[in-house]
Amino acid sequence: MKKDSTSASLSSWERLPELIRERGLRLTRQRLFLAKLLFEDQKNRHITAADLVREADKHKMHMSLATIYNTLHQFVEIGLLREVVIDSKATYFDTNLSEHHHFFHEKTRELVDISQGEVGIGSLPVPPPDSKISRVNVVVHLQDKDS
Amino acid sequence: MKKDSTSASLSSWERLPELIRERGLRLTRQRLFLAKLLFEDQKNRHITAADLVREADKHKMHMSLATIYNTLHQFVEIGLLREVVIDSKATYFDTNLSEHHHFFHEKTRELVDISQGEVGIGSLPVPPPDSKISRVNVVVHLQDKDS
DNA sequence: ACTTTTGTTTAGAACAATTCTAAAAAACCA
DNA sequence: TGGTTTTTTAGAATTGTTCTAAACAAAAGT
Repeated sequence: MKKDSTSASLSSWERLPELIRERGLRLTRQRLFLAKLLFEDQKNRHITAADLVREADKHKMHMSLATIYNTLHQFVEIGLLREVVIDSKATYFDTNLSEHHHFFHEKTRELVDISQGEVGIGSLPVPPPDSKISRVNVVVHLQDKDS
Repeated sequence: MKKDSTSASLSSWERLPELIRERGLRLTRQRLFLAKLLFEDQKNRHITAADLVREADKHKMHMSLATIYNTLHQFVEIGLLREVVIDSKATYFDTNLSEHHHFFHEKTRELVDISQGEVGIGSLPVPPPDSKISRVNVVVHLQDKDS
């Protein structure tokens, strides 16, 4: 029995159309197609905008970068994706919605989930007055053992 | 008695010249000047390349962006600075060398040290085979309480 | 169905942070 | 000082992302 214990991505991908509509967005060919690419296989994906353009092209469904960015950001807003910023060269979009952190392979520039519980923020710091914590970003950078 | 308990930045800034030389770098006007700006007041600073150009200009010592970037990266390499990446819009250079994490005020885009011990990575995750952890980046994003 | 309205997509331009280039200047060394 | 090597520099190039305004498509009205 193969189960994915760390996944928390969109359990009911069939009702994505409603979800999109509920948030006041139109159900367009592009948004549906992207949603399919991102969520269909239920696996946790860490993907960049450029990756997606390539992947869409491969499926003979070209989309402009602008659309990809717009859609990704909208998906983040309606809670379908999480944005993970690594450095000035790459923003990744993560289909895993559960609270978790990441390994970043500096060599391959690959992003990998750290399984739940493997890293624990011991305790959150007290935010300064008038501020509240909006998110906590933990990225563990990895390099080859021999370097 | 005002003491800065969290600071771990270069205790002996007088011997910076040696330090630079030891690493095979020439002791240039620019490198010395930047070091002065960064370390003279012994406070923890979080500064961007653009900030530094402005600050240098203010002191009537114009330096090209290229030089600023080169120098900052060299200082990181020889262990005088730490690089803190927040998002695709900004890389900060931090004079605080002790292990610590950061608050990031999303509104003001200001970076603030989280005092030691306030946030503890409970346990570091086990890196995949053939990889080793090169650094751990923890950024706590803050927004205004009423938003 | 047809038309209107409004939201969406698009190519390409614009932008901002960073890096590159190659020529001039400064540091080092004999 | 003269010669060698490193550094600095202005500006061009690059890269990821956002903007623009025109064409297009979805929803709503008739």
